[in-house]
Amino acid sequence: MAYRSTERVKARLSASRQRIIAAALEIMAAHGYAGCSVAAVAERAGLATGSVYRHFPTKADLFAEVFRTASQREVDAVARAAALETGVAERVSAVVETFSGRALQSPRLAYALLAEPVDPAVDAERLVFRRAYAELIAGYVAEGVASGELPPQDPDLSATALVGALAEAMVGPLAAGVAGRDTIPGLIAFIHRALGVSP
Amino acid sequence: MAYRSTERVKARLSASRQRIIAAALEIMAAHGYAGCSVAAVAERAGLATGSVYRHFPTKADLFAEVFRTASQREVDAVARAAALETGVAERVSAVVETFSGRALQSPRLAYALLAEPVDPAVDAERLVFRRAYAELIAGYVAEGVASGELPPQDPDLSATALVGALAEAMVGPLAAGVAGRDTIPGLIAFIHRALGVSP
DNA sequence: GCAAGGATTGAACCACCGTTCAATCCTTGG
DNA sequence: CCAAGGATTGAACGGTGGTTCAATCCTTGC
Repeated sequence: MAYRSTERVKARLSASRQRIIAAALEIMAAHGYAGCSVAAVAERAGLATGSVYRHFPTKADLFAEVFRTASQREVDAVARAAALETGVAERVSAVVETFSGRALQSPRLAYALLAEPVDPAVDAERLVFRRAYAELIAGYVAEGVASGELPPQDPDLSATALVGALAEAMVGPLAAGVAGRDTIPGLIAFIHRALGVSP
Repeated sequence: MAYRSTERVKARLSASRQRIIAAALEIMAAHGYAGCSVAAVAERAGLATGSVYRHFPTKADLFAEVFRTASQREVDAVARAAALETGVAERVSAVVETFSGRALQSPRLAYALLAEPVDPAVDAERLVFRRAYAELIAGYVAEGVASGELPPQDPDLSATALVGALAEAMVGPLAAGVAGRDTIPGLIAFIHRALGVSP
């Protein structure tokens, strides 16, 4: 046994894996999921098509991880922005602004993550994405209900509906590439009313 | 020229076309879009695969029409239910109840119409579907704003967000096959608050 | 430098499914 | 009953793109 995987090799493998994910993300941001053939991802990552399969058993597995990574990044950014605020109203405003601001910054990626047709296996990951948002928001809503800032309500249902409203309202602007001047403020007002933020 | 298409033939052709659409709908309701190969649709409609192409140039065209038909039926049902009511609050309640009631009645079909991964060309038809709901609802909202029943707001934005909230809140229950006892009332309360229905 | 064995390559493979088309069947007017 | 020509059939085609694998390259420990 003259060959035993060493640290250096492990590091290189790990780097390859990361490069694959990064390449997939870049292609998604440029050409959407539709442009993400395994061959294209491999080429951009600087390795052969077959090598991708050393790291991921199937394309769906690869993109499940890509979606997970990208989603986590988005949710984290939103959570970070919301954490800077105090009070439900302000936090929710931060959520909407951060979410829509980032989406409009990379509309192709946002579309891919939110709505583009993908493999069912990858689609499942999308549910996780939306669920993560919903859970984040449900926490704020629950706090608001507890503090009396909001009227009694099911925080999870409200959060889920809120995520749906947010996503749906962004689909049009994402397709157009820009949002109207009043879209974001209008959406915030809608959502504040929906949660029962007192005026 | 001994052969000239006669009424009887035209009727038979038209009947075939209808059978194809009906077969596609039935398969969608049973196995989702994923189960809808052209061969399967043809078999259920009682004709050969190739004959489908006498009626529709491509599969995408066929399913665009299938989606259009099914969507129209749904929107009509919702509009009919809403028309029986007076006042925005009641109409919106009817919308939510009818929409979710029908969706839960045929969850597989509802999932296909709302969220299942499909060809981009068919996906476009889905946008039309959601747009139709939004426009219906925007009309009620505009009336409500005009009559003073609702506070000032962009009816189209509110309606779009409302449709998103409704669809998102239904995805979970659709996957589960049933909605919790409080889901529909909770959703109606959320939406009433969002529109600014006075309590 | 060498043998062992994992990593890498990329062209070939293959499954799936939408689509086509030559053969056949049916309908029509005479 | 016949000929013309559209309708129907369903097996075969073909394009796409995910997946595989025999050949080759590298890395490791001695």
